[in-house]
Amino acid sequence: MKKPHSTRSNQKPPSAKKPKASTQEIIDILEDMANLLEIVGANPFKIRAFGNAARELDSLPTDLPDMVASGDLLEVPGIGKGIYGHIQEILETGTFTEFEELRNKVPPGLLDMLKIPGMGPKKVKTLHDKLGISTIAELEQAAQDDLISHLPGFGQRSQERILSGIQRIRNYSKRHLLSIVTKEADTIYRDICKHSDVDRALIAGSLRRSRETVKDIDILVSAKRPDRIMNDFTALTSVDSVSAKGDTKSSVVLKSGINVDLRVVSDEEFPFASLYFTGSKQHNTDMRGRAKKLGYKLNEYGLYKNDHPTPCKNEEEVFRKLGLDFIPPELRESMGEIQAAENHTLPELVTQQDIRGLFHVHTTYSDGTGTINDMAQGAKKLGLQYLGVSDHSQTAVYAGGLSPAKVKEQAAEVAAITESLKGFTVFHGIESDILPDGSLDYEDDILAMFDFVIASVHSVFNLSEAEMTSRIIRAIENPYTTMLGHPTGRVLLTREGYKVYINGIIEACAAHDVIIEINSHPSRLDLDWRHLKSAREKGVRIAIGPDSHTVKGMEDFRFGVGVARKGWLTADDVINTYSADRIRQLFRSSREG
DNA sequence: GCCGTTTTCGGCCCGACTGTTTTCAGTCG
Repeated sequence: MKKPHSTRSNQKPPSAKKPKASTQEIIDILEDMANLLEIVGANPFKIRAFGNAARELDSLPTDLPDMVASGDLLEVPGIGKGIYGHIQEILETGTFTEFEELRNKVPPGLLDMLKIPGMGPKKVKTLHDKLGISTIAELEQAAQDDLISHLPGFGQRSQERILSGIQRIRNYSKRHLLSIVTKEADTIYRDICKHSDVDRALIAGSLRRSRETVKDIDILVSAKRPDRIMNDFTALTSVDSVSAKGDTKSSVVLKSGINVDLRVVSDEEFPFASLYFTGSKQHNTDMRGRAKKLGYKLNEYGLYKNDHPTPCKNEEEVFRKLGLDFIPPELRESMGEIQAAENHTLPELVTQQDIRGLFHVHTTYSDGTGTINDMAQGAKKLGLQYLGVSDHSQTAVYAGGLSPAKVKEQAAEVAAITESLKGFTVFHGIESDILPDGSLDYEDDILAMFDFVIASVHSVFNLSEAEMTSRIIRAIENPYTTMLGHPTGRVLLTREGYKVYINGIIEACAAHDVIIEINSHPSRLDLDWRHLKSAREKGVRIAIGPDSHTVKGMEDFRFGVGVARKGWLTADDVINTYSADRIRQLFRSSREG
């Protein structure tokens, strides 16, 4: 039974007391807890419980402090009374007692050592007990001094692996942008598909699920002669080193530092393996649980009833056997997709082909490299019917923000280009800075000239959550604001977003009919997919904006479509699927409303 | 630590690969 949500004005941040840790920090603490427990040799199921809880928090649909306050967090699978209590304590104090006690017992360097490939808790413990090693630097020295190869369970090879592993974690961070990994994966995929022994091939893993950052590339192949594929795969020119090579599984590191796992199965196993290796882990667990309930057993090799295999030609058939509609890979995040597939209420997700136009591109008027005409021509080549240009506003001097005079000049040029490009429309917009007090960056008479206004925060990030939230809500309330640009300001793998109460922002957008952008620049992908489902449920419209400063950059809208799909959005939720006429009406009515 | 239509105790996924062994422990996903 769910406890009732507390009601609250969207003007107010979630709790009177400021939480002492962000959701990400809580996830990190729980993961560290799992690692510490491993090193001290705790009950493996307790270790897994902390790991599972951290993973659950990572795909939470709403703000964590809210869920703790309402008690809804206890409804999340994998979060029981114990961990719920720990999370409460972390929110109040920044840590929790049991974690601190354990941390005092284990030298901090041991946790770092776990990050070295091939190093697990047992080996770390052996090295610490036998040689007193407690940092990566000490480990490196010991390996160089040939102290490790003589330890029981270690040898010359493991010593070398430790040294190369240390080098590797120094050179490369553990996650990569989806855009970069996609490019690498596409190349390898093409090479593999050319192989005459390959029946079916698929890029699986988090890449197939369109996760915003990706740890490695998982490629699945069905073939009759796995050995020949393994040989050719490990010999690809993009491969830097081979970490493992077997009959059904090989791992390599590319020159770019990205890991690739290749698995080969028989064609009969392919549908089951593709489900398994696409994940997510939690989705797989849910699927296995459902299979079990129906008297089946599901694993990566097949679907069994009383140990008899149930053949399936493809993933669709596996879902069907389990009484489910097909679940698109992007939705396989354990966010209610199995329930919806059972009830036939999965949304029909927006596709790249549905997109008819883009908003949020920059031109030579501010800091873009293409003219309005270049960008329009580029969009036309992508098969689009309209483009919304939006250069920076006057406060953004560093980016060549437009003076009122420039705005007028640009308006005339936009009109002329639309006139010359028969059947293609250019909408004249602006990406207006949201000033620290929440006002927009021009007087009303200038704002009134634009077809649409994207309001974005570009400066003064270090406000409190309450201040930032009211600042942005004030901009949302401005009648000239059409869209909210990159709502959290995050830069993936580089900088956290500014502190903002995102549920309040979404509610304000719903109340004032303001569109929320999915900024599809590969480094942003903001608004995050985790919040889109609730935005959709509140009736907020979404726009995909590539935020591109080049003609080529417009192609990044595909990543925005991926985010939209992960957020359960249909074509009708995304205004880029509307005709130019419908867009014109929408912009007009939003101004009047 | 979590979970429960056989349940409040006793389960909790397990197979592939590597390296060090000479039949297996540790790691990984």
